[in-house]
Amino acid sequence: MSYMQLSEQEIVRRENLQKIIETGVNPFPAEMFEKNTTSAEIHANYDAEKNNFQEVVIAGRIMQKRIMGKASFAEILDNTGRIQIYVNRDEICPGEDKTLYNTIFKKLLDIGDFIGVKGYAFTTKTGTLSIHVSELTILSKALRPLPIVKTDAEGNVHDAFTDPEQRYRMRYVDLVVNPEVKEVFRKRSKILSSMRRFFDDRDWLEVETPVLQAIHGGAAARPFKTHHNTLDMPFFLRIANELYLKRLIVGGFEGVYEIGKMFRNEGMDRTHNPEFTSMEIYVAYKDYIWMMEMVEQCLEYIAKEVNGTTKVMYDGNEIEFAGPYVRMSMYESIEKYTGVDVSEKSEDEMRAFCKELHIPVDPSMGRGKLIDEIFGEKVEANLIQPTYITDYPLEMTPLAKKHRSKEGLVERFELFINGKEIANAYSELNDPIDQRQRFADQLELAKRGDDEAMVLDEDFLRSLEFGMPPTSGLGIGMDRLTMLLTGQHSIQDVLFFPQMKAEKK
RNA sequence: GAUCGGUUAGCUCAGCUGGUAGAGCAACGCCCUUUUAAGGCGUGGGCCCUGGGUUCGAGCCCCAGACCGAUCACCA
Repeated sequence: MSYMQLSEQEIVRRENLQKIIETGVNPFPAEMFEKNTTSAEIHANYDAEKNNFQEVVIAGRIMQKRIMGKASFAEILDNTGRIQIYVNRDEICPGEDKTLYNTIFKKLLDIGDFIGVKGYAFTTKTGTLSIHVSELTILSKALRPLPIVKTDAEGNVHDAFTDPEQRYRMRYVDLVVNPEVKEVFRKRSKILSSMRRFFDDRDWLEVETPVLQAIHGGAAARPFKTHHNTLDMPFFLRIANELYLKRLIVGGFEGVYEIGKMFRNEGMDRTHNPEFTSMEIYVAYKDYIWMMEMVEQCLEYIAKEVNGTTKVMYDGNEIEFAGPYVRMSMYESIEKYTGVDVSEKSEDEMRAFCKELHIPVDPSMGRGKLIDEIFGEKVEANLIQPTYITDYPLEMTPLAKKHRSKEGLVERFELFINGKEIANAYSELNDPIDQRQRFADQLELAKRGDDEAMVLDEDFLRSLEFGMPPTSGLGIGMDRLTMLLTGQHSIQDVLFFPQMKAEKK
């Protein structure tokens, strides 16, 4: 970048940097700066009576400067929040040389620069807790102006940094300038850590399985393709890790889970990012009914850990995460919202019913897919409070065990909250002969034109042939769960760096 | 992928039927020792997303494109 392309403000900051160097001060010092407290700690615990915090050392970014001559106020922002500092010329420059105050602090330090200060806490005439500064150290210089959001007395907002494109592309600026963004990501971290704690307390093992897979099994989605040079073979970025986790159950672990990125080469919108975080867990000797209770306990625990309550306001609805959740079979849910019992309908009758409901159909759709279409169109959006939909048609679910008593169905549930799928679980299919047949059925669907049909994984079948205990498995979309628990409406707002097109120039 | 909307100063946004490009905040200069949107006075700052076209003249009109957003489609 040439000097000519810099904005006026960038040029000024580079000149200020140079002038600081010329006064003999290093604007990017190498040595550590030892803080002894934080802005939040002082705010929480300062007590004028006790006269505490008389030797504080803090560091952060300058967010505002109010210069008044021989004394000034500024605000600095650390990881915990803002605090005001009071800088008096003759206190930071006790001798004849007033350069540090007159030149460096007043003129050469800009909003966005990192400084460290030593001093004591006090309250100003107007009652604002501040740090009376005795020593001031430059820790790092900012060369670009930071848009600091301010609200004036009439409530007008100045300098808001709101353009979604800019916020996502320059998340580092967004995080500095919009404090509520940090809070969302702190909660995201807490959701992940509390979920791990919940599982770890039950002695289930966190594991890692391959991201690069030769066969993209375990789900139906278009994958990203890549290539390994030394092996000279194509690989896919995983669309799911289900088949690997089940191999570990075959191997003798009785509870394994993985929290990790999945990659799907498909459309992007408010609820889809090409890479997203999923949690999958498999527990041996359990079934999907047990799993429903586990999920209720787990989500209740996480909600409490993250928000201190099991209730969350979202889209004007108060969602209650404490169980038990409503349970409804897929057929029951369709009957409830269309008034029609479809459980006995043949594929042709189902297709006719779809037309009656004005749902578009095509010949590649089997009976299961048609049911799914009706469900998606008529039922899904109504499921605001956490609701389990159970017992799915067999042909849509090639990895789940046949229902213990209901013909043509599998033991599966999905959890819906606020009209969106949050979790998906099965009593896992562990009969290798049945599993092979299901893969074969998928192949038939693919021949009919269903491009979402699942791919056969011969090694996975081999593992089942060695024997897998009865197992229940669950997947949760962590990004969508985070959206719910943090009140966000776009997946981009719960990802630090959402995928975007390349920036021009 | 389709439709609609957006793109103008560091940030947020005005800009009429086409006629020398504006505001607030930020920046710069001077004044000011407890302010808090500090204040007062003054100053500078623009490939108006890109490329074509119409016109005496385009930020504005037309065509093509880029990027972002919303809705839909797709994505169990």
